[in-house]
Amino acid sequence: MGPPDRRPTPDRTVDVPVRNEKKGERTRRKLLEAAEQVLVTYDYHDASIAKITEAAGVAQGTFYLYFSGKKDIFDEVVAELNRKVRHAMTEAARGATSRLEAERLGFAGFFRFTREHPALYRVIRQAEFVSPSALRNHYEKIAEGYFTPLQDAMATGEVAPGDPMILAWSLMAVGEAIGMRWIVWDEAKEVPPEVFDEMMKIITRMLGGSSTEGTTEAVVEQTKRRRGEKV
Amino acid sequence: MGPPDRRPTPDRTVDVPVRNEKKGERTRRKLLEAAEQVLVTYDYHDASIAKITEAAGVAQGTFYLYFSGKKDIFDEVVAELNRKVRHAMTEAARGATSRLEAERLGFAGFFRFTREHPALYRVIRQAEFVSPSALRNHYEKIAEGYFTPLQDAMATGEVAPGDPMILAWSLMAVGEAIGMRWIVWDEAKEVPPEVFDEMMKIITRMLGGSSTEGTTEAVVEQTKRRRGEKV
Amino acid sequence: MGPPDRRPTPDRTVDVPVRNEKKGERTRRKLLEAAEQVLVTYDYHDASIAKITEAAGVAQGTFYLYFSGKKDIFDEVVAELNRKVRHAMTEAARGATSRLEAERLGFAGFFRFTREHPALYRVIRQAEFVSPSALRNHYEKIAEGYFTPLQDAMATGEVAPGDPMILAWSLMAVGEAIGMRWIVWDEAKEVPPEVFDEMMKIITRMLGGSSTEGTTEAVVEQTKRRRGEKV
Amino acid sequence: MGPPDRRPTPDRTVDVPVRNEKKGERTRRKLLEAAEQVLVTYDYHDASIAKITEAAGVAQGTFYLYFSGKKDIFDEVVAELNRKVRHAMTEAARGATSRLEAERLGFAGFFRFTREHPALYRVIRQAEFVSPSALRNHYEKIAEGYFTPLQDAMATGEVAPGDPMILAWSLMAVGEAIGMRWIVWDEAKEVPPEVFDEMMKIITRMLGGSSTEGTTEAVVEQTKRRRGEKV
DNA sequence: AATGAATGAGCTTTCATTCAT
DNA sequence: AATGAATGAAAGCTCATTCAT
Repeated sequence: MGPPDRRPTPDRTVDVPVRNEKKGERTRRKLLEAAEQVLVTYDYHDASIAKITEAAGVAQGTFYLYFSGKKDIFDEVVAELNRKVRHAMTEAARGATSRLEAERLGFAGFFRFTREHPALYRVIRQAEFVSPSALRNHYEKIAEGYFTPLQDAMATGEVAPGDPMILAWSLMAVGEAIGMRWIVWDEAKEVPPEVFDEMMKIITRMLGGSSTEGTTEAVVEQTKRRRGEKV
Repeated sequence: MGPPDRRPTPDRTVDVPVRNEKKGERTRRKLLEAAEQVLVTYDYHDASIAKITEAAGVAQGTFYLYFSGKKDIFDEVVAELNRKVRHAMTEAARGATSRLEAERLGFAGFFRFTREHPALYRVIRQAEFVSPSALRNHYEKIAEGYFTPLQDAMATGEVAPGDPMILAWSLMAVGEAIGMRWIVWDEAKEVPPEVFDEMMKIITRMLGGSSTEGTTEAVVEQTKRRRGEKV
Repeated sequence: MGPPDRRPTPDRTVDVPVRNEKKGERTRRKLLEAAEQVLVTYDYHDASIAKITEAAGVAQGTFYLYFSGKKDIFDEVVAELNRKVRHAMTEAARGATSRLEAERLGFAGFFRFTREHPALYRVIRQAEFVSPSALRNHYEKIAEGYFTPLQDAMATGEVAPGDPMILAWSLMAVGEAIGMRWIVWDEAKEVPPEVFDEMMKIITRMLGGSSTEGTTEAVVEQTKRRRGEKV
Repeated sequence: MGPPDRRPTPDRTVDVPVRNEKKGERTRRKLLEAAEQVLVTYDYHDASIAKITEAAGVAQGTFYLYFSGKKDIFDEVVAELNRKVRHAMTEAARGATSRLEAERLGFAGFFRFTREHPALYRVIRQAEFVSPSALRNHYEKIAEGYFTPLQDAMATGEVAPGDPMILAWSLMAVGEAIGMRWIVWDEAKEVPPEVFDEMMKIITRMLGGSSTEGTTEAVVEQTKRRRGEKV
C-alpha cells in the first residue's frame, strides 16, 4: 500500500546533539525524527519499526525503551505535526487587521505548510484509521483555535452572527479540500492565484460580515494590489 | 443518471443467481459483494483475501481468476460505493424547485447515507492511502455532478457568479466535515437540527444568490414550517 | 535452556507416504513427527517452529495450516507419547498369571520404554509447565489403567484391600522415581537387576496380598529362576 | 541439621540490612530474595532478569556483578528451597518414637510445606529442565536424609531388611505423587484424611517391619485417636 | 472454472547480556 | 559498587500470492 518505492529509505538521520540533552533523550528524539521521516515515505503499515530504527541508527530493541509500540510513536508524531500546523497558521495570521485578512493569511499559511509538507499532510489524515483519538484531537484543536476569534468577530458585526464552531468547521473543511485538490493532487507549489481568489470570495461570503472592508470586491482589490496588479 | 442497482446492500452474501448470468460472472459478483461486506468491518489491511474468499464461499485461488490482487478489488468496491453515494444524493435532490432547496435536500441525503453506512464512509476515506486514484475519482465525480447545476444557477442569478468547480469543492467539503463531526464522531442518527440549520445558513451565504427565496431568513422559515414549528 | 547442542538438528524427516493418505494429511503427519523429533533434543522453549518446519521439510507458514500454535502441536505430541507408553506397559504385562507378575512385567516394560525414549520421558514431564491439562491427562490415564486390575485383585485377596486409586498412584510413583534415578540419570540401558529386585520386594509389600505366590521370597525366587541363577 | 534460617519467607523484598553484612553481600542477598519471589509467580522463562532486578530495586547491570547468568541464580534459589523443604520435614518428624511415626509426621510436614508453597513446589520440578544438576542434588539430598534412619530401623527390625536407598526413593516418590495429585492439582489445603490414612497403610506395608507398633491397624488406631474418633 | 496446499518474506516484540560512565 | 542505555538475535505468527491438480 502507499507508494513504497518512490524514494529510497533514508539511511540515517543526522544526529545533531541538542544542548543539555541527556543520552536517553537524544535517542528518543532521534527515533521521533526518524519516524516522522519514514512516515513521509511510507504509510502506517509499511512504516515498520525496522525502518524507523534503521533510519534512527539504533538497534530495534532500543525502540521499545522509549515507545510502547508503533501506535505510540505514531500518536506522538501526529501530535507534533498538529503543533506545527497550528503554529504555521497562527504565525501567518499574526498582524492581520481584520478577521477576513486573518483568514486570508491563515489560509495562505496553511497552504504553504501543505506545500512544504505534502506527505505529512497524508500522515495526519491517516490517523483516522490508525488512531482515531489522535485525529479527533487534531481537528478539534484547530477548530478551537478558530472559536474565540470568530466569536469576537461576530460580536463586532465583522462576521455574521451564528454558531462559531460550525463556521469554524466549515472554514477548516474548505481549506483542507482546496489544499488537497490544488496542492497535494497537483503536486503544485501553491494554490493557483485565481483559485485562491475565487476561494476567498466564497470565504468572504461565508463570514457574511457587514463592514465594507469585508466585501468580495474589496478583498479582491486588496489582493490584486498586493500582487502589484492593476485594479 | 438512471436508477441503477436499486437492490439494498445485502447483509450477507446470499448467492441469488442473476438471470442470464454465466457462472464466471456470478463468482465475480459474489467476490465483489463479499469484499464490500468484509470492508465494512475490517480496514484494508485487516480485510484479508482469506476473509473475502471465505465470505464468498470460494477457494482462495479462485480470487485471482477474477482480480489481479487486493488493490484491484478494493478499487472496484470504491467505485461501487461512489455510485451509491451519488445516487443517494441525486435521488434526494430530485424535485427541488430551487438550487438552494436542491442543496438542502442533497445534504440531507448525504447525511442519511452517512448515517446508514458509517463504515462505508470509512472505506471511502481509506482509499486515500490504498488507492489514491480511486479516491480522486470519487471526489471528482461528485464535484462534476455539481458543476452543471451550479453553472446554470449562476446564469439565472440564483447563485453568485464565479467558478462553479471551486464552489462545488467547497460545498462538498463542508458537507463532509459536518457529517464526520456530527454523525460519524458522535455516532448519531442524524446531524442535530440546529447544526443543520446553522450549516444551511452558511451554505446559503456561500451560494450568495440574489433572489429572495435564497436568503438565510427565507430558508430558516421554510425549514421551520416543514417541522411544524411556528415562524 | 536444555542441552541445545548435544546433537545437531536433524535435517529432514524421511517422508514415507502412507497408503491412502492425502497430501494434507501427510504434511500434518510430517510435522507431528518432526515435532516429536525436535522435542527429543530441545525443550519446549527451544523447540522453535522454525526448527520443526525445517525438520519436516516444509515452510514455516505451512505449520499454521495444521496447528494453531506451538502449544497445540505440543499437546498432540504428548497425547501420542501417552498412547505409546501405555501401550508398552499393557503389552508387556500381557499373559501374566498373577497381579504381581503383571506388575513385574509392567514395570519392566515401562523401564524398557524409558530406556528407549529417554528424551521423550523428559517431554512428558515438561508438560507440567507447558500444558498442565496434558500432564494431568497423562497421569490420570495411566492411573485409570491400573484401577480395574487392582480392584479385581483386591477382590480375590491377591492384593490387600484398600482404595485402588491411591495404590495405583503409589505404584506409578515408585516406577517413575526408580526409572528416573537408575535409567535417565545414569543413562543406563536398564535398571540394575539388584535394584529391580529390591524394588520388586517393596512393590510386593505394597500390594500386600495374602497368597503364597505374592510373598517377597517367592517373587525373588521366581525371578532368579528366570535368570538362571540358583535359588 | 541445625535450625538454619528461621525467618519466614518474605512476602516482599524488604531490605533489612543484616548485621555485619557488607554492602555487596546485601545486594546479593536482595537479588536472591527477589529471584525467589519472582519465581513464585513466573516460570523460568518468564522470570526475566528485568523482573528480578526491578523487584530487588537495583539496576539490570548490577545483576551480573553477583551472578554469572540466569541459570546461576536459579541454581542458588533451588538450593535454598531444598534446604527449606528438608528442614520442614526434619522438624516435623522430630520427637517421633518410631520410624513409622517419623514417616507419618514427615509426610505430614512435607504436605504442609507443599500446601504453603504450591508455587515453590513447581520451581523445584522445573529444575529438571533448567538445571538438571540442581534437580539431582535436590532429590539426592532428600534421599540421603532418609538413608541413616532407615538403615538404623532395619537393624532393629522396625523396618524390613533391604537396600535403604531404594526404599528411600520409593517413599519419597509416593509422597511427591500424593502431594501433587491431592494438594497441587486439587488446590487443596491438605491431603484428605482418608487419602492420608490409605497412603499410610501403603507406607506401613512398604516399611514392612515386624513390631506391633508398625502394623497397619495400630497406625490407623493411633490416627483416629488423635482425631478424637472412637476406635 | 475451480481448488486449496504451500510458500516465505516480513512483521512486532522480548530479553539475556554488555559496557561506557 | 553501581548504573542503565544499548544491543541484536531470535521468537511466533500472518498473509498476499502461486501453482499443480
